[in-house]
Amino acid sequence: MTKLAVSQLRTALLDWYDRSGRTLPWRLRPEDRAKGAVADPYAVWLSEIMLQQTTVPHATPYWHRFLERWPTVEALAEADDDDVMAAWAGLGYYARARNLLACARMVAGEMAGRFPDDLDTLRTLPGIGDYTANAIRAAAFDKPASVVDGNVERVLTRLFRIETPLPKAKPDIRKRAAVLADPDRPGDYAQAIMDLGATVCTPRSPDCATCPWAAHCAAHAAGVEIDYPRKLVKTRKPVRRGIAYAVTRRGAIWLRKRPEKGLLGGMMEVPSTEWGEAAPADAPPFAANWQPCGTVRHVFTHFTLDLAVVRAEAPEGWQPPDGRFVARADMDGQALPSLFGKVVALVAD
DNA sequence: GAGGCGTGGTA
DNA sequence: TTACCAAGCCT
Repeated sequence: MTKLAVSQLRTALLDWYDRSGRTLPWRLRPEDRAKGAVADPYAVWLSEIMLQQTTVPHATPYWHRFLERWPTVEALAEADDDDVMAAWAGLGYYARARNLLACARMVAGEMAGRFPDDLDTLRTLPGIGDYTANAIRAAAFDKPASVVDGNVERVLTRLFRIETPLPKAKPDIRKRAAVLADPDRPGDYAQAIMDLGATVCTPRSPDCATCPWAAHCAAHAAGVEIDYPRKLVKTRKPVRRGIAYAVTRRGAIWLRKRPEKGLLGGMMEVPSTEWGEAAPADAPPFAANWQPCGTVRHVFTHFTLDLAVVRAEAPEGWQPPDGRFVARADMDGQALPSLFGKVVALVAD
């Protein structure tokens, strides 16, 4: 790219962004930034972790609740693990919540409560990778950075009509993104290029008529926008099956904690058989007349789960080997993933 | 570096 | 229903 082309692209994008009026609660508006307002790195970091592979409408209420309950990184660092996991329940990718706490404790402890502003130090913190480090540097500190997320990948593979499929094209995309990034307005530029991907250069129906880069876009010139980015074809996800045993006692249900690592790590569960592609072998916690309640279908990233739910009232004197009985009214305070929320909902009172 | 890791919305 | 998608990180 020539210097002139880079300059034209930056100007067109930032003009579009300044006029767009789009605001997100964790972002500084350009006019406020121009007036000297500064961002709260804690609030920015929190938003970036929550937004990893998560839509803005889904993450937004969680962000407000977390900020109200734990207003500072010190407050979050002192929180109980179980409270944080319960507050994260329903947001998915639960390793993010465990890393969130670990990161908060590192920042509150050895970093004296201040988030670092250099990429190398940011990258050492748990849950912060290449994208998030650059996003924090740009949004929280307004320092030169180059954010490359799914939006930017889509915009740039179309702009330059990059034929290499993802993820192989990432190094090339990163180089081009770094050339384009505006060192004079890093925070606004980062927000602008992501907004462009989120609102104009969308996957299925890009609105090229309003795009500030349409005149420069190689894919648009050929009318093949939605063919980019190129991607490797994915394999079909398998179906796994299991049986969940809902043990009730006077309306309460037996819940226990899952192992800290792996799928739904550290979250609560209704006990079940193993989940496999073969029909599950029945393995109830005690002999009883188990009543079928129906089947829950739940889709994970790499497999679909069909979980048959059966229910029995616990015999007098029977005690769960781990976990405890939780009343329906107390389910909201539990770290209960959506899957088991569906299971509990199937178990009639 | 390829696969594990949630959830809810949309076509 | 099925497939794909959403501001990725970690191992």
